Amino acid sequence: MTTRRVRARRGAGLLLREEILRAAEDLLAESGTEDALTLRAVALRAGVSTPSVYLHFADKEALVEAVCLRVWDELGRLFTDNLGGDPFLALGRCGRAYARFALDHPVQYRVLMLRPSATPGVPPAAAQAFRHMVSVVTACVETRVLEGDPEELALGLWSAVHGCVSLLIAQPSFPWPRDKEALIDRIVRIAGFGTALYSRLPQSLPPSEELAAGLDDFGVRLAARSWEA
Amino acid sequence: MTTRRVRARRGAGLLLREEILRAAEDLLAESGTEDALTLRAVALRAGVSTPSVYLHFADKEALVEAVCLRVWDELGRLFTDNLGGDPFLALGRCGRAYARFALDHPVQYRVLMLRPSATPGVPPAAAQAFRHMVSVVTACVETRVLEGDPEELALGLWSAVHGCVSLLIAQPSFPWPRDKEALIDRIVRIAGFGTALYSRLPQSLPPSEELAAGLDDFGVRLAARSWEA
DNA sequence: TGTACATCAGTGAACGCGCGTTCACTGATGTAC
DNA sequence: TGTACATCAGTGAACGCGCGTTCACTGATGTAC
Repeated sequence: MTTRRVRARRGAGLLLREEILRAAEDLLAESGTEDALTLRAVALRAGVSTPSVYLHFADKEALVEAVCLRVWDELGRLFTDNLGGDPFLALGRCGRAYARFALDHPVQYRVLMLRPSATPGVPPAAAQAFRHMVSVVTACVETRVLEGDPEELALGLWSAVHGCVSLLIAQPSFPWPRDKEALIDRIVRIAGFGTALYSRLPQSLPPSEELAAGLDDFGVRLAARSWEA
Repeated sequence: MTTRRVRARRGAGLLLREEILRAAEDLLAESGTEDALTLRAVALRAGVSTPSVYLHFADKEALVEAVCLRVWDELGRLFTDNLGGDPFLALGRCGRAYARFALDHPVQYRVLMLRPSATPGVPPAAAQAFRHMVSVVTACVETRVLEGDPEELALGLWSAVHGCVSLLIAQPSFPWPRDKEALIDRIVRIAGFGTALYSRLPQSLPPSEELAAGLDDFGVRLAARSWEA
């Protein structure tokens, strides 16, 4: 991996850009921390001298941003792939896809979502993902399964999934259950059902025991009929 | 703040330790980023030479850890203050206290919860907080408002609150609603009610429209009676 | 009460390191005539 | 077809910086006699 790269043909300068990005991605994936992303390490990995990186990126920040943005494009695709059909089910699929995406690219996720934002404003990739989320939530509001301001609802749902994956990424030593896929699935559902239930609750609530009895009753009535998934 | 500190009396060496910790805390709070926590900056702030820090802390990591642990003791107190009474209500109070704590100490929260853990294993402060959380959840299971393994349930609830506050901290540019207190309150409730509802749901679920109608009905029946908070 | 001495809080100067970045250059590739 | 020249991908060496850390030291404070 440290072999000297052969020089690109005239006009084929973009090749190096690609190779630098690939080297940076590999470094992140292997080391598991953004601290490993130094210009020297990236250049060495790409088989090129350190200053060569400046031929394609203004500075280090630009390189880091490019690495992250690129992987976030995948998320956009994941979202659009999961639209369609019953919007409440689509919402669940999007949540699970988001979580899988984060766990597949933990370092990039951390850099974009958990770092103090270097550039002010929402990361464009995250903003676009959020717009997707809002549109699915809007569809849920239209079918009346959710109630309220779609943007606010989406923030809550996003928080739930983000909370789970960011804890999984940053605190791998927590007493996590074996099956992380199942954990995520549960959290996505809890957030979805909780959001749906919450807007229906009256202002003043019964004490725990009566609330529990009411929920029991609700579950039993639902279960009395059979549905297809 | 840069004035030279007067030297401590014999045997009063711990005074400096206190002042160093205070200086470090102030630096974090003012700068908003852990990058500002350099040994030089801390020493300057404490009115002392840089090597003096080594009189009380083995190395930089030990200093950072001490700064964080100290503020996390507060959280332990917050939790115990909020126990008692209806456990489901206590659970909500703990969630809100946790969120407030995180937002009051954003940098320390980030260092302990969002950083790749330097020392392997769960941060002891977080572990203790988690044990508190599990005990409240256990009480909820005993009163039957929640069902399932308390540790797993607690992880989910923790995720929800953590997700909200970590997003608030790391992404202040998101389109957050004005009233963050209200947002947190909503998320805590959604997580709590969602967790309670989830365990009651049958395996196969109705399509969104019928689920919505069922939830409407449930809300109406609850509202038909009046409760005190 | 006075003095020599041990203790200990704290210092000044320096070390080595890895980092991002700069700058003058090289040499293969293509182009004009 | 040959040659002078412009272009451009990429290099080597070095710069300055701030960092954590080390080490030999200083000088006020307390103690023993």
